[in-house]
Amino acid sequence: MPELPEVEVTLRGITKPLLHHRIKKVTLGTHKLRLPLDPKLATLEGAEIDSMQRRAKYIVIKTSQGSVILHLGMTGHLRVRDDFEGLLKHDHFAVTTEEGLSVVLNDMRRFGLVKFVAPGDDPLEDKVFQGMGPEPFSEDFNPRYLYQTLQKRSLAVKVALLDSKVVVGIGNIYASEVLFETGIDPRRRADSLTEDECGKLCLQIKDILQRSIQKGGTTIRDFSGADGKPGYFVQNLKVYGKPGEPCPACGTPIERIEQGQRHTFFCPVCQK
DNA sequence: AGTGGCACCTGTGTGC
DNA sequence: TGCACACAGGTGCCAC
Repeated sequence: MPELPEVEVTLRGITKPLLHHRIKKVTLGTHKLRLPLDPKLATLEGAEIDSMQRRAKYIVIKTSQGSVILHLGMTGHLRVRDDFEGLLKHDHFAVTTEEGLSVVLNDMRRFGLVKFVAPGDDPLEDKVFQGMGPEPFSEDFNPRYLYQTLQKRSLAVKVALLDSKVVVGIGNIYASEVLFETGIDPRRRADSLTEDECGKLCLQIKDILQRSIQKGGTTIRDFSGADGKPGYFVQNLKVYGKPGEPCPACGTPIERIEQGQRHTFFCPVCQK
């Protein structure tokens, strides 16, 4: 479910009920996610939430008594509830404010992450963020940067786009989509792209992620924002998940191949 | 250092 | 209806 737009939409959905509110109760599940749940998360009870932001696909929540780093993994979602009475199946973590609203993390496959960062430590300096590339919407992610970075990489450009050292926030769906939009064959070596192609790719990445956020995120199966409403960007996908269907530009059947143990979708005629 | 392969999980859909 | 199997949006670690 969650690529960067989904995380951004989720963050916006949980900001109003949480930001500048005080945590009354923290509820922890018993299952291990990517890491075991840290019992110290319970020490956030009584804390006031000072700031909330996204870095890559992580949500970072700073409070007066420490910070939380959240990741949704493959199947995680955060929901706002006004009737929370305890964790249900696949729920792992919940915070309830003094106003009685709860934000609940549900993650079926448990690839997500909830990490406690001690008061005084900057969560953005956490190990999970070490070595990460630029945010796609930042000035640092520009045509020149992308060209210079890809020049040093010999793997397939589609696989390179998934590498968070190159740029954060591009998942398997958008990697296929941006390469289709820019007419670049996903099998080409990253270092074969011209400066001009990198420029188009850079702009297309910013554009497609922005448009997806505006649409409320991509729905593959059942993504929904914190309000439970589904995203609608799936209707705008052109090649992802459409093997054999006609290319929207030329009608040639969309091909599906495997790259780096992930599926890639592309038009063999339009993308060169 | 860069790359490819695999592991972490559960639910769903498909074909027999 | 039941069963086996393939497959899924992400990320980190491992050996080469």
